Amino acid sequence: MKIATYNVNGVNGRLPLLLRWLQETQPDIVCLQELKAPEEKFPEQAILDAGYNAIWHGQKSWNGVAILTRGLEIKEVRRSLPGDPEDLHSRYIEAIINDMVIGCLYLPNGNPAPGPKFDYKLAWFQRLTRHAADLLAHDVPVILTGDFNVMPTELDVYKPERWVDDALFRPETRAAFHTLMAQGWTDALRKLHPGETIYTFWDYFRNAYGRNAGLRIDHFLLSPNFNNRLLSAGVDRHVRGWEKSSDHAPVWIEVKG
DNA sequence: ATGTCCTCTCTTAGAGGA
Repeated sequence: MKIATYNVNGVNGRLPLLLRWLQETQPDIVCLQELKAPEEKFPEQAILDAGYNAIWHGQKSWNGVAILTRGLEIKEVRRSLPGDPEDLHSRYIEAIINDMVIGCLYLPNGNPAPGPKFDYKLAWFQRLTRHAADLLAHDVPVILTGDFNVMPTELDVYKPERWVDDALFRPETRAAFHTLMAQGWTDALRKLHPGETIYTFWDYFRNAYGRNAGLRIDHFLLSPNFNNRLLSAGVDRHVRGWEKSSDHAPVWIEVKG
């Protein structure tokens, strides 16, 4: 079974490219982030025509997350992270699919840091970490995936010294990621490709893709009861080179069952 | 500081976010 995550940066503006990638790689489950579309403007019919069921949580202009499956039943569990009823950003959606919990997330960017946006990022991270602990308390396999807006280590940044003051790489952010991982989660791509340079995002600025000035910020976290089922993992980096691409590339894993 | 691209509006230019 192939599971993918893709920050599309606008699901409608990116629709032809999204459909092309779905057709080309045919993942069984897809988590999307940054729909940048309100609930009623999600391109449901085009997704259905491409052979996918979907649930989504939209929002005007910003954020927005969705989960797609190729024929698998989707049982929605929640469409927000617990812990702050005042937080109205569409950044989390969770479903049970094929006896797995799939959490699709778009963690706040947090820039500029320090500041209220960075505070929001860290608070959101804390809520995610609490919820993640709750998920681990059950017996079911869990995948947390999406745009974490964190480079976990220096290996995940083309030029670490340039990013130390950025919200995606500040010590507080990396510490928050580390705290989450200490619950026992496996970073699937890093587990299968230790020491390898892997990027999932290249800025639109300054020909970042052409220079391979990338970041690894889209992740797959697997619960401990998942480990022996992980078969392979990778980045469809060529998609970033397509015309009118998102600034992210799709990331995927293959698991047994 | 800048670069680019997306979406929305007090809309065809500029703001905000990333």
